[in-house]
Amino acid sequence: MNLKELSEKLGLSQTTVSRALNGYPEVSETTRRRVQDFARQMNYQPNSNARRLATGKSSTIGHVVPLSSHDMINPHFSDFIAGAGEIYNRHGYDMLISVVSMDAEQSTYETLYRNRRIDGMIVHGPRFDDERIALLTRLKVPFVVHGRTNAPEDSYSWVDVDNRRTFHEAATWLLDAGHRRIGLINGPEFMTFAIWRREGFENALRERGLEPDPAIMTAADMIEPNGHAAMTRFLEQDNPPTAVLCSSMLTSLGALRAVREHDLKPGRDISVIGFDDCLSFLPAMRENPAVSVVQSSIRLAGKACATMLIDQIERNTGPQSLRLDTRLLLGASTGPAPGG
Amino acid sequence: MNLKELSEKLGLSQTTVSRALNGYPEVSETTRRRVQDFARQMNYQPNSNARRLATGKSSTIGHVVPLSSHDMINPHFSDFIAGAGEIYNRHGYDMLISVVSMDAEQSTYETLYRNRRIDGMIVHGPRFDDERIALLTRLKVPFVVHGRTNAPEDSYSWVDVDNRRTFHEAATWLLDAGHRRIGLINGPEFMTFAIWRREGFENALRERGLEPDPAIMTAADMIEPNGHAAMTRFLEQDNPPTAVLCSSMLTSLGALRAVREHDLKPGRDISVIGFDDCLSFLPAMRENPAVSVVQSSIRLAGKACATMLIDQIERNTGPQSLRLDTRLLLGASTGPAPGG
DNA sequence: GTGGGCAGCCAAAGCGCTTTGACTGGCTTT
DNA sequence: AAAGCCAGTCAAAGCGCTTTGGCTGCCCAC
Repeated sequence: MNLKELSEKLGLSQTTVSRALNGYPEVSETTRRRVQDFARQMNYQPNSNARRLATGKSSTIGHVVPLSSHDMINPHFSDFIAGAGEIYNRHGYDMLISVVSMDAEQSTYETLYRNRRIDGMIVHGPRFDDERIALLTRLKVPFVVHGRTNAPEDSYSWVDVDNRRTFHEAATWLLDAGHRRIGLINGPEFMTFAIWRREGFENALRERGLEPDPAIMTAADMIEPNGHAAMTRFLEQDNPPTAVLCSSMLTSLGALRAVREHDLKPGRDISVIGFDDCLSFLPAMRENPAVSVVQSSIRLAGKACATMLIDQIERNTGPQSLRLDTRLLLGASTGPAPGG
Repeated sequence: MNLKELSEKLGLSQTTVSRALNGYPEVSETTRRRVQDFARQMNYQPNSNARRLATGKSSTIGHVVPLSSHDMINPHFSDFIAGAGEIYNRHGYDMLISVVSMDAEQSTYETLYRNRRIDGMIVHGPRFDDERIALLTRLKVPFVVHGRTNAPEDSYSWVDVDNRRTFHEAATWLLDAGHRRIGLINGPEFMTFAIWRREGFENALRERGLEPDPAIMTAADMIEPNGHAAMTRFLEQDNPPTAVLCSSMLTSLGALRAVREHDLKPGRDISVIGFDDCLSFLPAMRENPAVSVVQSSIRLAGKACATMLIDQIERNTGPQSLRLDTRLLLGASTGPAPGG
């Protein structure tokens, strides 16, 4: 069933039927009602491709997700799309996901847009001097970055947490608890968030007259085994840390595993704070705070990015931005410095 | 730059240019070369929507992901799409993801297809008497199920592991190790895989003359807190299990957390086996077997589903199926029955 | 020399929508 | 009564591709 047949059966022109169905005002209410009823009865579904061709809009948002060096998709991603997906549905947008290796990323962005397959994009995992921002700006693709890059903050749209402040705060909490030797298990430092987290961490130490020690600082993909490896290395040093800050829930789980393997008790012998993006499937800190975390909702970030992007596409608004809150939740894995 | 302009500048007809670019044989090699070079030089990108309208194919595969009762997307999902995405890229297909609440699922499938937005679908999380299989069959949408339902196995395409056998095997291993009281922390039992896992588990017990005890069996969303809650309940009973089988890596992590909280040592005081879908971001069992698992690659399943579906779409082949292997990896969390 | 075959190209007809611009006829305005 | 207006409708022109069904020449066979 297509528009032509539908309008013939109704004894109306395609124009009128199209307008009736799409809510244009030039149609009498009686006619509109009749058309809508009949369309529903016939189970008429407009051909999206024809509509997209005619309107020049694809009503689709693209997400390019690069595979990390571990050939993996960031596990936070599913939470992000749960949030974004909800908004897309509500506004009649499709979500197009393109999984590519990091080197094919640029061309994917360009092709998707020039092909008119998408109306806008979400940029994930912004990096330092990120070429994608320049590329998308040049192409005039509407886009929103989840995170920030080092380009001027008002030159593009973004949704982010204050990574520097957050890690500054967490480190300061540990310092206040008497810890003097604090380690950092960070994410890959070509990502801006990791850079800023380190800065926040280092600044906090320096403000207390401590010099960050590279021997107890690492940066790698945020997966459990990496947390475990890093913590193991820390603990086997001459002068192990009494507290460690992790950039992810996953690395903190690995770190805690290493702690247990050394027969140490988290929170007593060593404190661990993770960064929980509210992974909906991992320890619900809410009821049972096994681990201390800095918390922020990735799903909320997904919603915010989607809302912002759609606004930008439809109302052609300029760059917007949103800074999301984080909060420090202290669970069983943190405590005062031992012997402090 | 569109086909018309391009062909005008080349002094050729649209037909010829289109054919040259799409590899049809009716064009001389000289012309083809000239057209291709010029198109590249002009950075010509065909309008996908026009092409889709003209061909009637959308070159898009739909994934409808229902939000679970926890409003969450199954975390295995990101691994699955990493696998599927790779195949889609290679064959020029797009991946369309629709996140919907469970009750809107049916209509989403139908709309996506009748709208011609997709050429085929992947069905996730098949349930018992799954209406979606009937619906898609009726609509004549090509589809592949990740998992199986209770419909005849040759009546639709699927990629699955042998859940019954796998859990039978794992339980048998525990029985062989002397365990007589074995618990089960299962996934939601409206999903077929969970039903079959329970059956495999129960059969193994019965073959040894043991009756499964509902007091140490649960079924719920496979998230860490649920594993923790279940194990806690088990341990606080009069007659706690000496071994527990978990349907997921995540619940087994929660279970282990509960074990530790009771000052028991996994593998000595109580054995835990999880089901690891090779979550790329969780403990790499390979190098450091902290937990015992039954292993199968979700990513591989994603690849297999994608390949099968594309084959079905393009060659119009009938139902195919693939049974993936699992293997039992024994790590530190299992051992003989205490005092056995 | 005539006819057939074929490689190579083209014009034009879709694909199924949206949207522009024009046309009714009934109703108000002056 | 003439003029103007407006709500409601329509025909037709796109949107940018693919594909059908020719139409040329040129070469070869008989």
